[in-house]
Amino acid sequence: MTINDVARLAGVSKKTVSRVINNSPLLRAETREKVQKVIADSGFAPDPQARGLAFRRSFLVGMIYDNPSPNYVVNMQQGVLDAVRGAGLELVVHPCNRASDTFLSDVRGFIVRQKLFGVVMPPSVSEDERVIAILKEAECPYVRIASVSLDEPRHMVVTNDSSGAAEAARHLAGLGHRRIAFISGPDSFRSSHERGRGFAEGLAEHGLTLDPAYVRVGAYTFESGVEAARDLLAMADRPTAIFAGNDEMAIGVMKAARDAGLDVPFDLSICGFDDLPMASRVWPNLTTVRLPIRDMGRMAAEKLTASIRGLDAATLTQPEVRPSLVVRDSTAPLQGS
Amino acid sequence: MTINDVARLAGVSKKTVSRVINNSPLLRAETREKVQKVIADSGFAPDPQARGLAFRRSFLVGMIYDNPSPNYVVNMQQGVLDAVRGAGLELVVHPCNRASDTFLSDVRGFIVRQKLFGVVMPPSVSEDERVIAILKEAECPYVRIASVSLDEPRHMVVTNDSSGAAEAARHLAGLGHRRIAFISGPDSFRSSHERGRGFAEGLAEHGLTLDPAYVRVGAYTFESGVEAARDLLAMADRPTAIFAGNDEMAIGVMKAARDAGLDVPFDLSICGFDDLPMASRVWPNLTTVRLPIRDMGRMAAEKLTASIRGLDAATLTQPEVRPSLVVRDSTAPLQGS
DNA sequence: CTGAAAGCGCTTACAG
DNA sequence: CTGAAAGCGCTTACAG
Repeated sequence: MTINDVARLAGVSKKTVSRVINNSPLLRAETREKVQKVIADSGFAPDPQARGLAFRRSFLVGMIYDNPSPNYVVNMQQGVLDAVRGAGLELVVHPCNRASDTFLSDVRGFIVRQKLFGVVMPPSVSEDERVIAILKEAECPYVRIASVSLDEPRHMVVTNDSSGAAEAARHLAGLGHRRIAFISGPDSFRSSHERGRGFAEGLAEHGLTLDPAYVRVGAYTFESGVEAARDLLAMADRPTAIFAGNDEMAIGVMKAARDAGLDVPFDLSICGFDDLPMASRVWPNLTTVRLPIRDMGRMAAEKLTASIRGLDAATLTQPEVRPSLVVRDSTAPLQGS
Repeated sequence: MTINDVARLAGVSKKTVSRVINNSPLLRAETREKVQKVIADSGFAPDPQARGLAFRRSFLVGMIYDNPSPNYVVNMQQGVLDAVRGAGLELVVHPCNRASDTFLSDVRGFIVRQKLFGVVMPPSVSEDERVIAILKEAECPYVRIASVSLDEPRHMVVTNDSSGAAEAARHLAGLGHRRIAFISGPDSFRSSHERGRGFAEGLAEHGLTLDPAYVRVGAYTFESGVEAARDLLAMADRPTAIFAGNDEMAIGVMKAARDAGLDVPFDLSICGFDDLPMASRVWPNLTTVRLPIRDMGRMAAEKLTASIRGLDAATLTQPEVRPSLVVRDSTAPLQGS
């Protein structure tokens, strides 16, 4: 079944069938219906490769990422697919290593060769201006997901990490904690700074300041969380609450607390960020800040598909990404003070 | 840069350039080198859409899956990518819901429309003969990953779940346990039966039998693990060791043990299956059986790319997938008996 | 509002 | 061992 067969069956030219496929407005309603009936009856579906060749643009959406968390990746893929399916597009995944020598040429090759319909990028790829330059040069549409705005609105989904971190701060301060520590993610991630900034702001609302003596820099990994927490818990005036920059590290803090003979949350309150599935499996269940990762992927992909759906990207109401605090069992009121 | 430009620069016909691209043997070495030099100098890369249109076959490998575990999915994607990159192919992901009314027509549409180069399927999609029928009808190459052989060798990567489960049984029996329980996965998964069968065989080697009174059927989820373990631990002669069909359920068993006031591993040994990252984060660290999921994905994709690499799929040495026991802190010798 | 011609960048089938 | 012609299934640019 090709466009020629449909044209013959409908008694029109293939160009007219093409117009139906592409929702051209310059078509008599009657003609359109006639062709649509033949398409529906025959089960015809246009060949994406042929369309792509003629359009000089494929029907593939690429997701380029270096995020190490499987949960994050799968959830975001699912979100992108939510938007992409039904739009007649497919999702091509492209994990990468920004530290590799061939990183940029790999990414360029992928983008240029596949003539991608569009690209979605979560941090930290979304924060790499060299990748953006390649996309611009290739005139490839793209959307960046990041904790702070880095580009024009049509290219951005902003996740407001700072507001989530502020909520965590209010929660801990509201429980009466005063010696509150923060374990930051690595310097190279914007989110590390955004979460730290928001956390400090939230504390400030309660008249507290984030004492640099109670700040450690981790690597967003379990092990770095363990190490940072060991250090903090060995202090003379050890913190009574710790906010970790992500759940991986927060669960490392739990291990360090257990090793130090501290009861969580009685002796130490712990709060994470991300709400991994693991957060509600560990004991005690982890209080954390949830980011709607699937929604973020969907929103990003919807910006890409707006043109197909006949929408002006500017017309899209800009839905806000709001992190939200999920209070579980790893945080409790300050004891005996 | 197109094939025409290369042909002009090399002073040959575009058909000759095409022969170089496709590794045709009927080419004078001299001609081949001349063309290859132009290709290397110009950075030319053939357009996959144009090639695909002419070949009537795309350069996309599809991964179709309904596995709910993000870790499993991401690891397997990574394995497929290990094989697919460098072969000039891309990975298109296609999660699906086998319970959906539109499941089969969705999958058929995906396969037929994209003219996939090949498809890789983990369980339980790999166990669905209706999907296989569609693939055969579309003459689409495919590889099935499953716990037991279901097809000709060139279509299979077999994971020998039973041998891993047998290892778990030997481990627990070797620690002196006699009242050993098994929490099975759902009936609809072949792996549930394979793991149960292997476990029983391993026990038999130690002169033990798997008592049906100590068997429960779960759903491969955390919650079902909690529930099954509650039931087992409430027995008059409660088991001293539990083998859970996967890690999710094993971690549910941990929760049930904690709720029942039992110390793991002193009062109860627990063993899982999968070795999720979570297994080495929970407390105590979980003893489990590891499946080399990334390798499984790579091996499956290599069967698909064998033709490109000029290999006969039959020639491929069939690497064995061997699950391996990872002993951690959730299992210990039987106490006081 | 509709169509005939040319073309997207490659390969197949046929020659020589 | 190499090439000229026709074609893969669509769309663009131009007419009318």
